[in-house]
Amino acid sequence: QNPQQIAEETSRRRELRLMKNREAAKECRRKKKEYIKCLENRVAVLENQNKALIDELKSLKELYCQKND
Amino acid sequence: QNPQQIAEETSRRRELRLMKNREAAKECRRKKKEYIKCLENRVAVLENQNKALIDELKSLKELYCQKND
Amino acid sequence: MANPRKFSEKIALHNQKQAEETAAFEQVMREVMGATRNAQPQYLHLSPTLGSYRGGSLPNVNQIGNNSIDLQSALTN
Amino acid sequence: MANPRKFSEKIALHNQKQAEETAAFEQVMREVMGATRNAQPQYLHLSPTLGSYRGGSLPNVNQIGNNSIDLQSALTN
DNA sequence: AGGGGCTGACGTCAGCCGTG
DNA sequence: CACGGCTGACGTCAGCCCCT
Repeated sequence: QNPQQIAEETSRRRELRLMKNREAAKECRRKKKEYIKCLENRVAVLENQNKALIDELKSLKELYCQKND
Repeated sequence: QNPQQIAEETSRRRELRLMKNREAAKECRRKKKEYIKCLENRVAVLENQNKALIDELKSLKELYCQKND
Repeated sequence: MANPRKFSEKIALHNQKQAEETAAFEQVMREVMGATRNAQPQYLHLSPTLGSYRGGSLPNVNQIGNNSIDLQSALTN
Repeated sequence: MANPRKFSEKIALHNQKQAEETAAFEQVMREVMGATRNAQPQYLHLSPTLGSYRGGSLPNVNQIGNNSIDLQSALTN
C-alpha cells in the first residue's frame, strides 16, 4: 500500500482513540465528583440519624430509670 | 541588559514555577485521596455506631415494654 | 465485589445501604415512639426526624448543590 | 468557614466531628449499659462496641489499607 | 495590589479487568 | 487472547483566596 495512506490511517486511529479517551476522562471525573458528593451526603445523613438515635436512647433510658423508682 | 540573558531568566523562572506546581499537584492528589479514604472510613464507623444504637434501642424498648406488664 | 472499580457501582451500593439503614432507622423510631406515646403524650414534640432530607426515592446526588445546603439547614434545625 | 477549600482542613474537621460523636456514642452506651445491668446481669454479652476501630487518638487515615479491611471485619463480628 | 499556595479541570499515558 | 471501557497518576493551565 501507499506508505502515505498508512501513516494517515495510523494518525487517524490515534486521533480517534485520543478523542474517545478524552470524553471518557470527562465522564470519569464527573462520576468521581458525584461519588464524593454521595459520600459527604451519606455522612451528613448518618450524623443526623446518630444524633436522633442518641437522643431517643437518652429519653428512653430516663423513662426506664423513672419506672424503677 | 543582554536580551539573551533576559530570555534565559524568563525560561528559568517558568521552569521553576512549573516544578513547584508539579510537586504541589502531587501533594494535592495525595491529600484528596486521603480525604476520600477519610470519608469512607467515617461512613463505616457511623454505620457501626448506627447499628449498635439501633440494637441497643430495640433491647431497651423490649425491657421498657416488659416493665409495663 | 465488595469494592467495585466503577464509580457508578460504588454510588449504587451506597444508595442501597443508605436506603436500608434509613428504613430500619425510621422503623425503630416509629416503634419507640409508639411504645412511649402512652407514657408521655404531652411531650410529643413531633419534630421531623430529618433522617432522609427529601422526599426523593433515593438521595439522587445529582440534585445536590455546592456543599449540601439543605443538609446544613437540616443539621441546624 | 463551614466548607474549607484545603483538604487538610476538611480532614481535620471530619476527625474532630468523629471524635466528638464517638465520645458521645460511647458515653450513651456506657450509661445505658449501666442502667440495665441490674435488670439483666446474666445477659451481659460484653462484645466490644467497635465504635472506633483502633486505639489511635484519631483515626489516622494514613494507616488504612485498600478498602478498610479492619472495618470490614468489624462489621462481620 | 500583587505574589504564591491549593485546588478544579483538562488532556495524555499506562494499566486493570470484563467481554467478545 | 486481544480489544475496549474506566480508572489511577501525571503535568499543565486557569483561577481563587489568603497573606504580606
